[in-house]
Amino acid sequence: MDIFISVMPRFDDTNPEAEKKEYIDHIQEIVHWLGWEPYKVTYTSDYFQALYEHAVELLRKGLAYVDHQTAEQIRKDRETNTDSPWRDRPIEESLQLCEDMRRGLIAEGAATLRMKQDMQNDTRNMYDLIAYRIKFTPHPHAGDKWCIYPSYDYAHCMVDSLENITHSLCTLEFDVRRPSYYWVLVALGLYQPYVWEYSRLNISHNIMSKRKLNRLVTEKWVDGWDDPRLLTLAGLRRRGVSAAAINSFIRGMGITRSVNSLIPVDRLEYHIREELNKTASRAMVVLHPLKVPFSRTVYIEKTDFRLEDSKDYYGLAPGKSALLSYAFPIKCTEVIHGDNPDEIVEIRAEYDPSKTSKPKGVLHWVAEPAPGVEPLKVEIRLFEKLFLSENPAGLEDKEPEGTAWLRDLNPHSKEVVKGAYAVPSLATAVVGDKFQFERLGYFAVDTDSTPEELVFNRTVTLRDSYGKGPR
RNA sequence: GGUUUCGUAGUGUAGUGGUUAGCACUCCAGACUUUGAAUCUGGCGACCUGGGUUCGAAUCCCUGCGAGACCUCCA
Repeated sequence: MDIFISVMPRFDDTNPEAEKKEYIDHIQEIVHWLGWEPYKVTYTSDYFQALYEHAVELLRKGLAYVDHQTAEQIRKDRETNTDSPWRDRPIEESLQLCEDMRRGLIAEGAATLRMKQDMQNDTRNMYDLIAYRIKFTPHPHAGDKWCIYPSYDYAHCMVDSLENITHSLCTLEFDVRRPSYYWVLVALGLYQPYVWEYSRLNISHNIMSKRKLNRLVTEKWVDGWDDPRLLTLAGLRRRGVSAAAINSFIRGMGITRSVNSLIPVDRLEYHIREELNKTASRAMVVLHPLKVPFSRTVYIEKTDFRLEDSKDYYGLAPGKSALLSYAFPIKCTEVIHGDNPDEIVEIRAEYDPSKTSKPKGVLHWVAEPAPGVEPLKVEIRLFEKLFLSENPAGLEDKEPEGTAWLRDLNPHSKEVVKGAYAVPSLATAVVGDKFQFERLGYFAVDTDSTPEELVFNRTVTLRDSYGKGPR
């Protein structure tokens, strides 16, 4: 038996000051990129008229009133369970004032519409919550038709009901809002959906909170919402993570109310590797080239050579052989130092015919395309974990500004390698192309690439078992 | 302080009165290997604590301990 579910995401655009068209457009585009097509996308602002009519009905039932207290006065009264002095004003008076609010005849801050819930309730979330506030701000979606706007607590439940959904899904912090959610629906005799809360996805060594992300971006700690170090969908996409990997990652997790879950980033990396292993073309790139003049000059990785050999080391050393991948074995015969004896500018090597089977060290390499012609030069961007500790959001905060997590940022989370060499086949790579650079990891073409120079982001490293020694 | 939510292998979870407590990642071992990658085979590892109900409890009830959330004219 198959179960079919339709999902209707809604933009809760009740605050015109906080809504931005570019965010809305981006969210819709990135959800589409992820491969999900909602059954319908709606806006709370589509229901502004109905919401207002229901507010009038609440007033007629004597279940709402226009209040003139300041936010501070309201807060104080809530602390002492005290009714507003305007709570029991005549219905006709509140009706008239509500209409005046709607027509823009009352100044911002001079009145609110509050629901007559229960100032003596067990939970503060029932203390005559505000249903409407005055804001002389046009709405990005609804235009300038309104100067009063509904609150989350008034609008959310009602639009759920008006849309006739079965289940309303939201994150855990809304759990304590349930009493108010159902109070509104019961008061108006409207259909009541189920409400299910679930905990937010947290991934180690990073942050997922919108508030913190916003801060990282606006304060320029990162390079924007699509910085490849971020776990935003835009960031992951730019980094080279595919939608399939993300969906696979999400699919493997439970949806619970567990409050402290923290998924190790390893797990995301596992899914990214799994996907790219299947889909990425293989190519060879040398990040830090070491010159090996030969019949044709080749470049190997600096780290694939060292002066001292040892049993568990498979690369080149003086007098030692290794295999050039897809080519032939070579033996290092001479080391050429620079002015500084610690600096090695090139090594001399020769074909080694004795190395015929079971090579231990297989090295990637890039050759000059023609004698004396430099190989294709590319820029490589390497990323490490954005934060040093596992759960930066959970760091003890003793500062008023709450900056402990910012101080946990990894100063080495991004490294730019300028002088890498790539095989000629990569010259035609375009944004969207992904590769495994053999022995190095998975890489994707970045949007910063130009006709003169390609830029590759490292999406994820290969698994590294070097420290475990030879098998 | 009030209200409220959560607690199953290292990590994330499945389980809703009767299982050898399942899955995945991590970890360990072996095999294979022209990527110390990939692949294949095997393994280690858990029901926060105490009490109660019951023939029988991870599952129901209570106490304790621990960890969160909410308390904005933000959502």
